[in-house]
Amino acid sequence: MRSISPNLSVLKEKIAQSGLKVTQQRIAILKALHDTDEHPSAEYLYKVLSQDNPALSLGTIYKTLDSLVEKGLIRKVFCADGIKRFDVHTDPHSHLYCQESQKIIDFEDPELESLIKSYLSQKKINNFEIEDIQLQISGKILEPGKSVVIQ
Amino acid sequence: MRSISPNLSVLKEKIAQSGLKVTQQRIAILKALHDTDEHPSAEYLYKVLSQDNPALSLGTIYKTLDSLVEKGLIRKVFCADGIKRFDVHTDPHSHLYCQESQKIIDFEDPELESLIKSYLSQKKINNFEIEDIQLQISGKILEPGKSVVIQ
DNA sequence: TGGTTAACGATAAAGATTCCTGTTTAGTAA
DNA sequence: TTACTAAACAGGAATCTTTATCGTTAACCA
Repeated sequence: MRSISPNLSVLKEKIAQSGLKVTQQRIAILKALHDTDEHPSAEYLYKVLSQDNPALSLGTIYKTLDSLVEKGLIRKVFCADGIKRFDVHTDPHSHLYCQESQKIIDFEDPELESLIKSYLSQKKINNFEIEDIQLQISGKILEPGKSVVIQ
Repeated sequence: MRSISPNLSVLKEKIAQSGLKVTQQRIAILKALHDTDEHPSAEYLYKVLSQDNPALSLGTIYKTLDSLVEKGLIRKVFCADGIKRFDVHTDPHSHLYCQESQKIIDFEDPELESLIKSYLSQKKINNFEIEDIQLQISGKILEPGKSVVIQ
């Protein structure tokens, strides 16, 4: 689920509003995150961005990703492969995980979320304050070439 | 949620039934996984087990964890910190993630699971076959000293 | 009890992330 | 526009995490 990427001035505005300096590197990284429906690792971004910007440093990517997470412009993705992955999609949503291709697909369903939230609110979890709920749906993409469509 | 640890003969039986050789290392690692309510990384297991078994190799722990996952005796835990973690609790269940202490707490709720499953079954997800559903509940442990109890 | 082979220990190598330092650049105010 | 300052960056070293290699050991079976 890749929504239409915001243009550069919107990205710059987002970065500025977060209190971070608007640098070329941050713009490029945030743009790259918007331009893919993958859930990129630092290494992925480095490979993609190095082509147009050979001077870009891998350390900068790691630091930038941390900053963007801290400011709430992106979020970390939960996964099982021991690699840090990021998601530019910050609205509450869940993920489909393909066990075979390791692909992670966004899955947004406000109705399901409110269903779960209302169920949990009547349940008592002592000594824990819930901030966010996400669903992991593990399984298989049946035809890897084709896209996964949720109706 | 740590259930009562099975005794050694049960652990040996589990390993044997999976088709793996029943070695001292595998027994020790599987026992350590049962004896904690953490969701251990390889490093954690190495530190704990090295005390009684100084010859145990870190590589053996990694290989054993992979084998146990492959045979279905343990499972990988989804997390956001870029470290592989494992869970001996293979029944369907979810996790509470404490954002501050990074603790992961098991959360079992069959009623919630069937609620989600029945919701998703009426929803159509084309080209994807669901195998497992887990919930990630992120938040904060309010009083870190005390335990989190679900009622 | 001995033979066979998977598993192990030790260590090297690879992969992922963080840290460090001198240089550059964005934001600010003159 | 220019100069100043602090934050950010590039490059590379260091650290942490995981995997691979290979000679040795031990579990399993006849």
